[in-house]
Amino acid sequence: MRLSRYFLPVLKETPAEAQIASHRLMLRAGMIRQASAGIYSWLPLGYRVLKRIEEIVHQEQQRAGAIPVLMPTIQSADLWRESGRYDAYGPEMLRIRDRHDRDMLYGPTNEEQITEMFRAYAGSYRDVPKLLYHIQWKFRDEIRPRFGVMRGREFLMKDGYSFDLDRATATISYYKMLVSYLRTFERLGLKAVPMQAESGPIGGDLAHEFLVLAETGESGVFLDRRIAELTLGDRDIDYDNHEQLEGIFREWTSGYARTDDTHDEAVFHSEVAEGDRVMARGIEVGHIFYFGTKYSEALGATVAGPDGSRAPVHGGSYGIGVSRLVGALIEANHDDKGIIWPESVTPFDVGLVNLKQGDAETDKACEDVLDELSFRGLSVLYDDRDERAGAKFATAELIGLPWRITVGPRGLKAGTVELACRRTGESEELSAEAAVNKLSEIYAGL
RNA sequence: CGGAGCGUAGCGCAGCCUGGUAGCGCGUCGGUUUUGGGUACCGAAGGUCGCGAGUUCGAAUCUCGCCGCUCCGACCA
Repeated sequence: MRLSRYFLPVLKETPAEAQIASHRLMLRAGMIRQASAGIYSWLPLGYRVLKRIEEIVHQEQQRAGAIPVLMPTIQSADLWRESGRYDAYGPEMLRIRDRHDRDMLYGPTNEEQITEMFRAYAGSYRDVPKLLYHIQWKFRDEIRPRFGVMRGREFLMKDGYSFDLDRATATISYYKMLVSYLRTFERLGLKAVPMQAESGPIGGDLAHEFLVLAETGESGVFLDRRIAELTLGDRDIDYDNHEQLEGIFREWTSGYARTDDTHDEAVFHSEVAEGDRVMARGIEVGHIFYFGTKYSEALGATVAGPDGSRAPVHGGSYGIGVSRLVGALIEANHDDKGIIWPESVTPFDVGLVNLKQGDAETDKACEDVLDELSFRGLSVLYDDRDERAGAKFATAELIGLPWRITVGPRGLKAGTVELACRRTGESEELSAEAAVNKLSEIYAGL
């Protein structure tokens, strides 16, 4: 993509309303534009990141056996009356009325819809287990939206739902999702720790929130340092191997890790050695919980067992804040100059900077690099603007592409271009061919 | 919802107290400069001063109402 033809409205000055780094940087880098309180338009650059995150979430969900669907944003109030949540949900739910005076709502979540869908088609134990999910916009009329996309009223969420015959098999579904979340966040280049959450109506230990550690997080977190150091790495995961799943579950959830909602100072001190105690802040990016038969009973979603008797299915619900992740990623990856995207979600793989736009030789060299990178399947943002070098570098640093190739007449004389890494700030002079090869290898590894 | 503010050009702000019909910086556009880290020069465009009413000869400025937005608290992916 040529920058001169793109739509990248970067701001030199920081908009006054932005309080935290991710919000500031998203506005400055031309990723989002506020439409109204807590509601944002996604500009081209932001949209690309959102889509890449979404794609990774999709891949990891399906790898874990979850099946993608898409349910509408607008729902009928009837189902919610049936589950009893129409009144219970409160003013956070945006209620609307259609031309026939029917009560509708903009979905804050989809338990009712998915359960209705399941009950309509599923009849026997042979129809379970099932894991269905979608990635869809939600609306929750937050009292006070803030921090840009971190707490918007409209937000993009992956919400998945499991249907199982009993608690034992529902637990397996829960493990699958927990592992898939660990994989997802790891691929995103994020350190997200599952923390014991309020257990809700069922009790037990099957409720976890995933928190990204960041100073600007809204939750206080208390954890054993060793959990934050765990990693799946390139472990071979078999989602049909229940023992392996349970092992990973135990590995990540046995140690102390709680938010200030569930924190117990005495337990923290008795379970965690002083040197391992971490007290920090975190951003909630995921939430998984088992809720038993809460919705299946209310909505009559039952399946017949092998003996022919019908029983309500056991459900769980699994959320990932996709749009919030964009903010969380920036909170975790930025410096005073701008964003630093991990390779896995960067809006463009490589930035290409032409230091002497209009100089035939330099332009040609840039075009060649652009063609070659594109041929290798890499996305490139080519800064072909008629701008001073400083302005180009500043833009590149602000929008934070992980790699940058700089081409200028001085280097060309020596037959080299500059390849710079945004994260380390290091750069090297090498031939255009070598630079392209190197980038190609880096991205092939993802 | 309780508390505190703000709304003037795309962005950041001044002007308001003490009414006289709008200004600064950045950005944008045109031209010069041909640039190796936002840094040069010349010129230009761009504003219903959030909306409505009132007071006044006259309102960005004073009064009232409304709307929008932000910040601090209780809730959430």
